[in-house]
Amino acid sequence: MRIASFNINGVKARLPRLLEWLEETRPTVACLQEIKSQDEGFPVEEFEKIGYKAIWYGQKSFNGVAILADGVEPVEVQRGLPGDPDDEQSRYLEADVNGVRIACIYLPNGNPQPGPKFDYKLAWMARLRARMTELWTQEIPAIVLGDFNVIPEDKDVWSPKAMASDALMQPESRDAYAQLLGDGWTDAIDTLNPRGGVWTYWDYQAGAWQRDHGFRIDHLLLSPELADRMKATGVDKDYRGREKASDHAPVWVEITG
DNA sequence: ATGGCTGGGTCTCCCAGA
Repeated sequence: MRIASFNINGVKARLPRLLEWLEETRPTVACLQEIKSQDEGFPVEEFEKIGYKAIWYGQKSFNGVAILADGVEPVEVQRGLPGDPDDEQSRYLEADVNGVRIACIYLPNGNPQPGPKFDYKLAWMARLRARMTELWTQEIPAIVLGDFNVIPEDKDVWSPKAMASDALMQPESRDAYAQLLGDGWTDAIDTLNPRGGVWTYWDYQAGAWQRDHGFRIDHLLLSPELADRMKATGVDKDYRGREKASDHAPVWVEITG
């Protein structure tokens, strides 16, 4: 099965591009971030027409996540990241599909830093680690995937110098991400591309796509039960170059079974 | 040089993104 993630930057503005990607690459599971849609505006019928069932957790204007599955309804397990009852941002959705636990995340950007948005990012990452520890102890095949908004290492960015002050690559952000790997989660793309140089995001501005000024912030973290089944991983890079593209490209991992 | 695009909503400007 193929499990994919795509920060689409607006599900309505991106719908033709999204449907095209689903039909052309046919992922078994597709996690979406930044749907930028309220629950009642989510175009579920368009996905059902091409054979995908979906659950989604929307919000007005910003954020919003969804899980699509080919031919089966995702069984929702958790809506919203536990640990802060005052957190109203739609950034976390968890479901079971074909015996695999899928956690779709849109981790806070954190800019500008320092400041309250960066504090929120770090607090969110601490809550994420707690949730992932819960998944770990259940010993189920699990994958936590989505837009982590963290550049893990210097090899994951076109210019560490240009991005030095960005929240995406502050030591605190990197340490929090490294803790997840230290806990035993497998970064699929990094494991199969250890020398780096793989990008998943290119800014709309300053000709970043044309100059290949990108970085890697969309990640796939596998539990040991799934890491043992990993066959291949990739970035559907060419979708970034099409008309009305998202600023992210889809990422995916292929596992046996 | 702190700009440069893009989507959504309060809608010809502002906010947020990364």
